[in-house]
Amino acid sequence: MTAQIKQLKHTALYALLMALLIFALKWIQWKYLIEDHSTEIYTGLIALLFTALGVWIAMQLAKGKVKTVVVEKEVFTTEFVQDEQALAQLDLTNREYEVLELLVKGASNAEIADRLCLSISTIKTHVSNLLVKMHVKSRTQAIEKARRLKILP
Amino acid sequence: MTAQIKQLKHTALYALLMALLIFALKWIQWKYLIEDHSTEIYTGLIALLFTALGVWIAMQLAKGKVKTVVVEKEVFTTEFVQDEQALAQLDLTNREYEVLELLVKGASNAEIADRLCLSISTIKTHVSNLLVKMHVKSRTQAIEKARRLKILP
DNA sequence: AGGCTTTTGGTACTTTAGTATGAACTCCAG
DNA sequence: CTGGAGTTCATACTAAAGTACCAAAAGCCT
Repeated sequence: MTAQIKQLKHTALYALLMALLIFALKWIQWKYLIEDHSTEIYTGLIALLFTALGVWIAMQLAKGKVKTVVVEKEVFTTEFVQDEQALAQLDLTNREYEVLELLVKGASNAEIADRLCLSISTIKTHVSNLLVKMHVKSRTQAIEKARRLKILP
Repeated sequence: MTAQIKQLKHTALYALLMALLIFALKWIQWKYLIEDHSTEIYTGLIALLFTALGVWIAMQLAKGKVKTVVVEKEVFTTEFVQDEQALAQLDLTNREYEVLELLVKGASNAEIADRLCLSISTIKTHVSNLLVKMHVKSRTQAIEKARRLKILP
């Protein structure tokens, strides 16, 4: 709201200024431009004046401009750094994550069932949901994706 | 982006306003002055043109003078160095190594067969031999071992 | 040429993985 | 206290993976 009023004020100011300028030029023309060669001088003055006006306008508009540049810095590490953002985007439940951990280590459904003290049926359910959430079609693809997205080492 | 569009809008607004003003003056002149009116059009065009020029010049000058905020984003990566000794100890044949490469990428037997232009039977043979040589019992374990031994990334 | 490994492919079979569906139970926020 | 999400498990099925065994063709070494 206040910004719009401010804008209007500015616009009015510019309009007034421009009008004054044109009238001034008009006056100059009226007084000195009866001679033939004075047209070039007039044109030159107009050009100079309005170039200056353009510069001034642009400068006013350019005030307070900030440019943001994002630079990716590669950091080499020996240890694994988990991409928690990528992990959160998968929206896995606790159990699904536990299953994924063992899955990536190369465990079979039976082995996962043993280690988590669950039935193979349950593991199959978790793995199936896991594959859907990760948009893959097999456990090997899930492993590849988990490592590529830096979710697990 | 949106700031540039905003600026463009402003510039266009000013230009329009100026044009209107000039035409208003023109109308006044038309009515009350007996002057040659072609000069006025010429003047108006010159004014517009050089205002635009001024804006352009100012914009060129403003380049590099704009505040630049650099945001660094750290990307953690571990560079892969193949353990050729471990690879040699496995004593894989060329084909077996090719199959392993695709295996680690999460490809199924059918996909490997397609990419290497071989039958699934052949891939099964290679994979089976691979599992024996790597002393593992499934492809997922083979993937885990290949990465742990730094044979493949 | 004969013996060796590699590569390719097949059949037949077992095991594991993955899908679909349903159901029971817990837990927690509205 | 009720509805939704999460966890658990089962059955039945299809698809894929893996094993075992065999065999032909190609390439290589001496």
